[in-house]
Amino acid sequence: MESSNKNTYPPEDVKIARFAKALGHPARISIIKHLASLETCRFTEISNEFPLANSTVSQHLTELKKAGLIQGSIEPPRLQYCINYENWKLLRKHFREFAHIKIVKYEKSQ
Amino acid sequence: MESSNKNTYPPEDVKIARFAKALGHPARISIIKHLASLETCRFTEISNEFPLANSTVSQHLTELKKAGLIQGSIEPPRLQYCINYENWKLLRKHFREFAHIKIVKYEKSQ
DNA sequence: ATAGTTTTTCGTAAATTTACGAAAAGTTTC
DNA sequence: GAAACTTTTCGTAAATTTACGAAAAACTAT
Repeated sequence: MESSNKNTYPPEDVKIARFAKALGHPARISIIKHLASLETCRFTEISNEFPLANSTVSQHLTELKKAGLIQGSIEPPRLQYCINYENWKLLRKHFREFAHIKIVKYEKSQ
Repeated sequence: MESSNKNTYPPEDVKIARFAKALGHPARISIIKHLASLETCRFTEISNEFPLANSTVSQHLTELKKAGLIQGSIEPPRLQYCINYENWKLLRKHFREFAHIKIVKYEKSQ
């Protein structure tokens, strides 16, 4: 039952999935939203917003960093997290394209 | 491990995260795209496209179903998967809103 | 430099995800 | 209604995720 010539996923799909996965936890959605609203982008300002251990927040931030959605330190040595705008725009583009695929046949409602 | 307090996050964020999580695997992105292109939406047509065991594809479909992005059987007893268009539009709306949040301070480039 | 504060890493545990093949259940065709 | 085919469920294993607290590392201020 294996399709012999398709051994990997299209790079585009991998990219979309990577972004989506990074956003696949409510804490990370909230973190992004909160981070986006801040001038200073400091860890504590983010962490204090959530009923999670600092280490857990840090873990979520690492996850977002791995996906390229945020990054550290605009002005070292000041530690600051910020949205990576280039990648944010990329995410926007990918998601928009994906969300607007032509659907040949669909269910109108449940 | 889910957070012990389910009400921790804004419902909106939970919804976005749920959609995002469902799309957080390249197989599921590919499956959605492929499914969207089909007239018939039958399992085998989807499954044959991927180098995965049928049971694994079935699992991914269940995942997408759980998130409400697809559903089975428009015309029983014919087994058919189809995009759930209502929820697809909802996803589109949520993602669009989220992707366009105002970012107070961000990094111009890496 | 030293003390105090902030942030990350480490160690660990439970839950979840991903994958497979085999078996069961459900459909279709003869 | 049997046989053939399609799809889901089950059992299982490995990998990953999520969470926490404690310890370490990195900063800031004195």
